[in-house]
Amino acid sequence: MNQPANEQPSLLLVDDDTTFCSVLSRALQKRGFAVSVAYSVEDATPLAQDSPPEYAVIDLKMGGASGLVLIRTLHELDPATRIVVLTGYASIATAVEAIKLGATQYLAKPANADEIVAAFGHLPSDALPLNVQPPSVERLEWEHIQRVLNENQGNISATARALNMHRRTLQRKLGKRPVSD
Amino acid sequence: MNQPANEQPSLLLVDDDTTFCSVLSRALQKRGFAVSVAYSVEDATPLAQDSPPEYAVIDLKMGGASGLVLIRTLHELDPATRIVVLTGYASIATAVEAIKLGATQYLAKPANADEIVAAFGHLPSDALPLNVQPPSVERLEWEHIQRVLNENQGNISATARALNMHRRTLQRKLGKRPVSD
DNA sequence: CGCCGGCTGCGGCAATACGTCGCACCCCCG
DNA sequence: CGGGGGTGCGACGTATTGCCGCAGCCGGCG
Repeated sequence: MNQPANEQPSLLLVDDDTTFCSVLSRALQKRGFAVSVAYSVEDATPLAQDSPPEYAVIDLKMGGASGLVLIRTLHELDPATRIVVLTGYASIATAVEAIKLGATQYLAKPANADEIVAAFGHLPSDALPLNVQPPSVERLEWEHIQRVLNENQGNISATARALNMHRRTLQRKLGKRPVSD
Repeated sequence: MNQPANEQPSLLLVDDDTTFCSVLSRALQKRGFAVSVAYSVEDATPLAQDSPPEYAVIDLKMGGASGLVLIRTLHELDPATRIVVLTGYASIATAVEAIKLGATQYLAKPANADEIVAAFGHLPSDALPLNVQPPSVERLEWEHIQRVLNENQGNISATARALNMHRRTLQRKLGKRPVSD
């Protein structure tokens, strides 16, 4: 809204979750970025080579190649690119790798657009509306459970195993809350 | 390992847990390192300035200054120093910080000497352990807490408020978990 | 067809974690 | 010096888990 349309910084968003992409992409556009989207490393690579973006948001776990190799590519194309890694499968090992490969930040989903922009280090345009309530642990847990449940096609037993929690407990949690914080 | 015996590489070990130090120190010596030990950042700094070590193993959470500042110091003294960070309170946030400050690897305790030595040799590779296991809810919670705690400069009361949880509960969680998943 | 293995919902019970309050101690600031 | 805020920790009643077992339902397979 207060950004000269011709001066928007370019941003490459790569995630295989299309709905997540469209939501985030819109949010980032509203914050003054010229967003291009790719749904896989393979799609993103030519885009990046064509015109290296100034910013990038990359999901790690995607069908096809891992986002890690894309980090390297982007970083080699332009070391000044600010790369935020975003993943639902956060782990210390991949975080370490990502940073060593040149990522600027490593965030665990769910992360909202403000957090991502903040991770870039600064807002390109308007003064940042610092800052919101961090989500409560309950909320976070709920989001996470939903994501994993989804990945397991709604299979509660499998989800419980993956989450290393008891099936009974999962059931109770699921039954109890449509919590909205 | 493939080092001339008369020219053992120097290694600085910093951890405030003295028994842990002595055990690890012995193990590292057996593997061919000339180990010097410090029990705090304050003690380690002059040692490092005196003769910058080729390798370093640093605990993050120590009484006194955080190991993070020591990473910076060591890295500035000699960017070639290979620094492994070792902590019982591992979190993604601190891992990211550590790597950005120049650490070579970041390991969660418990880690044995072999893992540590292996970490020295670890190159920034894109040979990735694509990880297919969602973090447990506990892990997630831990990460989240660490992040918010960090945002509040370690202020436990403020963090508890932000997380909408009781200070007492937060204390207990912080005290109890070296969760390693 | 019966049988087996896996998923689901649920009751119950003991173990554990949590919320809450209180107290002591620190440090900083007016 | 008093007050406000932070920290650590014990205690105790209550809520939440972990973990059993049971019954029902589905889908594959000999």
